[in-house]
Amino acid sequence: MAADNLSDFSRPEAVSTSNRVLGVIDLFTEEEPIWTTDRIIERLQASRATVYRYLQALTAAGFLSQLARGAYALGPRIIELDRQIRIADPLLRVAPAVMAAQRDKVAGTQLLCRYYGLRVFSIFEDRSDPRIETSFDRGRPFSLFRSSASRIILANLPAPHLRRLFLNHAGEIAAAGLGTTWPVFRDTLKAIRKRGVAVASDIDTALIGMAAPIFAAPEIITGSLVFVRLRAEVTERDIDSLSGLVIDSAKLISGRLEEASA
Amino acid sequence: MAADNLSDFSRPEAVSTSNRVLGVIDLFTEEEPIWTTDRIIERLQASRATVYRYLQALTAAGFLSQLARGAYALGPRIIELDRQIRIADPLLRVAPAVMAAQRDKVAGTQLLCRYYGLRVFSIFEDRSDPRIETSFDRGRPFSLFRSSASRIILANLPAPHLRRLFLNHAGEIAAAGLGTTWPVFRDTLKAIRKRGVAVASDIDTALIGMAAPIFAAPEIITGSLVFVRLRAEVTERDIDSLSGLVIDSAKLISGRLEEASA
DNA sequence: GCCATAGTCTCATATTATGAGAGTTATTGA
DNA sequence: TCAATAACTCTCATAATATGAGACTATGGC
Repeated sequence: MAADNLSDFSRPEAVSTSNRVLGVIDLFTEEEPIWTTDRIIERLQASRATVYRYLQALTAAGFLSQLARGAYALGPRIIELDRQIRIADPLLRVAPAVMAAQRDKVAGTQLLCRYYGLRVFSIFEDRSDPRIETSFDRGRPFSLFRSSASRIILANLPAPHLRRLFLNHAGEIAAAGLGTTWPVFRDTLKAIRKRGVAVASDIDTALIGMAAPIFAAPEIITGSLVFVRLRAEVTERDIDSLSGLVIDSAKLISGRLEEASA
Repeated sequence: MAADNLSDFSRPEAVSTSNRVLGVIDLFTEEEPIWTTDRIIERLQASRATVYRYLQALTAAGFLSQLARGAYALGPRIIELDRQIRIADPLLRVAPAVMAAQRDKVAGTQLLCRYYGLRVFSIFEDRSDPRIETSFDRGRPFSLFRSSASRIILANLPAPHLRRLFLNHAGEIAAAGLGTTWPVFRDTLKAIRKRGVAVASDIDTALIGMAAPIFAAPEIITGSLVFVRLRAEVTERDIDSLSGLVIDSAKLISGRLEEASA
């Protein structure tokens, strides 16, 4: 369940004990947030002593916390590190103010998304319509090939990068309706890039998202800004005007981001 | 900078490679959120190959993300794991609704805090007074001996646990004004426990916090609810009425928590 | 399309992680 | 308060693997 990185051909594992230790963290999912020592022993097929050593290391580092004897859950270090990411993230310094300023005009939910290797994450949300449950809350990962947020990012990735993606993920790309051949894929994305906005309803069909790209530097895509509305309540004209607004807002954020790093 | 756990006598390191790998994460602080490969090599005093192996393992697991060639920052897996903690945390399922319902009566900031070994973390915040900057945002760790949030938790810890804490942290305890001998420490906390609320201004002197305990099960302290107001704007009478309210709210949260696990 | 820099690979060796089982410490319930 | 019963840790010989040096390869910026 670990996040992929871009060089996604499996290579020989270099530091395998560390990988096993880090892998323990992957056991703790939404469905199974609590693990007992015995179940971990069973799952890892390792000896009791070894598993205790792993748990000791992870608990000492704060990645796990012991709820009771023999029961573990994810630990406080993760919450602390998430805070550090939030504090250090230049995107989170400039975007929320821009998003808050136009809350009334959007009259829906605004999402700020960030691009990470093969994934896109929502990292901030500004809501004004309480009926919209985006399922895009901070930390939820999305495929790079689905959702407006992802597609506008994809559309702005450099061409060699896209070619590699196409080679390694042709199935996913076809399933997402982005084309079954490289020229079609490339041209589909080119059109989205030209338009400057991606519009989609593919994650939640009751909603419609309009996403514009955010750049850390010219040509360097770093994330996207998305406006989300109830699909049944928007007209073609609304889509046009919101698209214009999301493009302008994303440009404003990009500008401030580039200023900040200058 | 790793979180301590309770058995805080340093024991021999069991899985030392893993500890070194996990230790790389500790390099990424608020002050230095970006590290280059070269600086990590220098810092770890390890060979280039080894550091690349560590970085590869951490990046593949998503704990680090590569910003550019040779430049790393904390990665998306942390944001994802924080979300999992939020989703799985029973306290976050029941408390926010209770807190929202009394927002107007509190007319300040409400903090939900959780107890983790030697630390207390704010895990949720409900603001109604924008002037109050609590510095208690989600993920900020606080000593178990400072702040009203921590003290009410401390006051409700089992006695053997407290005795161990006193033995290992006498200095910190004295510095926090909680007593220089075990009987004084014990009785100070007993008084707070009897009162049911801790009142303090020791983190930010312009603010005053009133904290009540939250129990996961009878006698099992798991966190605290804190009301924060501007100190200059509250009378003795306000403190009394807010203290009553925070005690009642925390009891309500505890009740729902115990129901949920029943 | 070149060149500098970043990153990877190989392999012999030193280091360390591992498991079995004995030993120790906590917790629970009477 | 005290057994009884887990839960956890330690020891040590051995198997496994992490490490560094340096040659090699890939990448991306111009």
